[in-house]
Amino acid sequence: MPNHFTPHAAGDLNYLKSLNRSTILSTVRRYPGLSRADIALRTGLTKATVGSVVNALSDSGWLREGELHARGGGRPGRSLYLDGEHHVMLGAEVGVKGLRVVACNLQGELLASQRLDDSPTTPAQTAAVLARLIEALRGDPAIATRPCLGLGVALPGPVAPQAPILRLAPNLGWVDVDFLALLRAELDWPAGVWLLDNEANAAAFGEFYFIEGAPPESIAYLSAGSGIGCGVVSGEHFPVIPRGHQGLVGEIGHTVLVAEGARCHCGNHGCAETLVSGWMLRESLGVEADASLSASLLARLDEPEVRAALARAGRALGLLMLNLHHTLNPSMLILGGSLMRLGEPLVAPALAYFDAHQNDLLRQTQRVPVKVVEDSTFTAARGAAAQVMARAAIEV
Amino acid sequence: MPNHFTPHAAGDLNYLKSLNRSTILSTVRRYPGLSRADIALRTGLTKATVGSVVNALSDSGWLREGELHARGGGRPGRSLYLDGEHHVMLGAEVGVKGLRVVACNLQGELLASQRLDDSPTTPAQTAAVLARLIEALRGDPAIATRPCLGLGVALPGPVAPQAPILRLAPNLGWVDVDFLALLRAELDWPAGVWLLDNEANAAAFGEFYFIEGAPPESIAYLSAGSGIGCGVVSGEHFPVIPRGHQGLVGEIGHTVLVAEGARCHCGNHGCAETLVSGWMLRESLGVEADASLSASLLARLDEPEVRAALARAGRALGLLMLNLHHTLNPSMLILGGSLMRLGEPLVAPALAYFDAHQNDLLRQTQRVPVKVVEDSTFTAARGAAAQVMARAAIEV
DNA sequence: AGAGTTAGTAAATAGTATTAACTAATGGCG
DNA sequence: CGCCATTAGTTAATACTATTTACTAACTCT
Repeated sequence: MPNHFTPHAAGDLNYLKSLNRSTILSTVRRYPGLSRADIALRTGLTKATVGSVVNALSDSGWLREGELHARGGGRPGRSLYLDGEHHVMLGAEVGVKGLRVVACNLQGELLASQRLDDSPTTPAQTAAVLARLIEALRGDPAIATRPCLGLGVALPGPVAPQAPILRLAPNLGWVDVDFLALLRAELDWPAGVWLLDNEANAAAFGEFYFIEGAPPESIAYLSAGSGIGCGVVSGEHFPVIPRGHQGLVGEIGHTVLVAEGARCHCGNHGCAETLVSGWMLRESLGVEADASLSASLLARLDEPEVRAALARAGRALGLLMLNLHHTLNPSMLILGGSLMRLGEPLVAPALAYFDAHQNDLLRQTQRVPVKVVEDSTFTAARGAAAQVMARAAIEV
Repeated sequence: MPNHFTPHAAGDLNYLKSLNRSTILSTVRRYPGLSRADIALRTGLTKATVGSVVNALSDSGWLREGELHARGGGRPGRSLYLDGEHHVMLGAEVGVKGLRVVACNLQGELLASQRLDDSPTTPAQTAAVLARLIEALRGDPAIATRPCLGLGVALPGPVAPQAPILRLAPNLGWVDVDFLALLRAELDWPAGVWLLDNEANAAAFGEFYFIEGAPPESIAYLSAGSGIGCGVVSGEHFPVIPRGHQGLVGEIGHTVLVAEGARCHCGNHGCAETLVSGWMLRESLGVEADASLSASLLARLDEPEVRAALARAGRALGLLMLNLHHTLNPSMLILGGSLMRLGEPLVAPALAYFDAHQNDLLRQTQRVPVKVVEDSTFTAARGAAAQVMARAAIEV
């Protein structure tokens, strides 16, 4: 079933070709420096197939050949790498506290970026401002001359799985917005792939996509900012984000942790966000609405009240991490989002709680690794760019 | 990445053939009575391809041709159906309270079944007893002459995603059991596909696989018995069960609903199973360990204490259902497991709680349908058989 | 320098779905 | 009744895929 996330539904020889091309490209992404022969061994394709596909990908600027490397006797193989000098992908994030735009090469390296720390207003105005940022980025001499694979946009709310439309962004007050259409109206642009996704999903995708070597079975990116979201990704060569019926997979901020607990802005009571989230800390600690939360709180870390509040929130975060393991069961957990800037006072209690409450099932196996991303300013935007690359690799 | 759930990893022409054959088979399963031309239209394959594949499937006993049906002018098409008269699949369930074995035809109809209501003891003894049941079933004249596609076994605990091995069945006291190997030792059998899976996953798969017409995007089967488990399935033609790193996707019985709550047998505190589960009701209401829980309680429904306990458990179940929607977000929810026999005193509070606590995001869209399976005696076994069929359809 | 080994390419081959042309079967209409 | 238009299904030719096989290229070791 083709939709805007998974373009085609199999069947003909084109599909097979595309599948193999994409597999080969992905093998080089995961294992840079492999030779044609190595790729053939790894993918199960024959030398001949790999050779012809690799040569075509070299010609079109996706791969470049590197140095020779001999292994034992015999003719040395020629190392292959993703070509970081040709194509670029653009990624953008509309966050509660500002706009971010990045340009990446095929290796996931940031070539240029733009940011604007004003809170977005209406969808249309935001699209106009974002379009100017994107144009500024495209004007950058480092990327102006390069062919662009497309643009991915990350938004702070669930996106409909059937159409690229934002359903609801509670922290922006947006409902059912066709943001790509608004952007298209502002950007007169030939362009290839246009994608829209949830911020946590995009971030998760990017973190997973550019992992070198054999990736974990799956990762969950827990995004703690104004709200709490979570994106899951799995699939070595073709990373997939489970989305569910309404795109709510990973909306763990609104799982209920306290039956009949404090009222949440979602209309329910006792949600995780009432225990840990930017807006909850803002309300309970009395930070002015337009001030940067993390900056304000970082300045007040010597107040016992603040430290206690962060520790409480941290323990709730640890509990969320535990529940995540029994429902989505990722093999790696990444903590990101603006709250991570608060550092140890929030993170240490979370990790401690997580460690202390492993049950027998989890204790039986190796502890799931947790990675903390302190500065996730461009993580979601870069992830959106990664999604563009993944799509383009299939369609090319 | 091939593993014991997803056999092959794409690449060659065989794969393409297998993919299309399986797609066509699945189209007939979802939409019985279509003609070759209808299938071509639906799948995007050409008439020629569909024709040759359908004829091959007819020859091998997977499809049968039915009546002609004219639509407007022109030559009438010949209806196609899965052939219920040839192949059979076997499915088995090892439950806390007994063994179940079924034989199904390709349409998911139960041709024969066997049950034994003794609690299993050791893995080896259980395998021996189960083997006798299976042999008895194979001896049944209704199925003895038919070709058998294989055997699927459902167990009450998580199964390792990389190998068909049971990790842990707390309610049986089993750890790291290679149950298929034990069975193979008891059953001298040529046989095709052998599969092992978690009980909730198997049940979910079966419920989803045999849905006629366009299926929901995904379903979650919430299995409430001695413990609480949940299986998720999605994918119209190729249903997939997300499993996660350790096969714990859907282990929602051990999500924590009460921080620092009552001690759970998993080693943690405040798990969902401490609020709703067979073993918790058994303990709190003082039912003897070897008596049938539902029977004992059904006889005591006039006691206010029992009704109150069931209502409390029901509300916890409703809360679990809500949290499920914000993490796995299925488009349909099926309630099954032995506790469902308790009926309205448990189910009504659950549904009421679920209805009353929908948040804005869920309220925005159509209410997710909930289906209650009162008698799920053979649901998991039949689901295991369905998994055999799905696998065989790819491999044939 | 030559044998042995591995990398990569080229031409021939087998297998896939598609295309285009055909036959088959029905309803509608004169 | 007979003809035509229409749709279903089959067949043979075609285009494209990956594989097989045979080859050339390039290096190490002796």
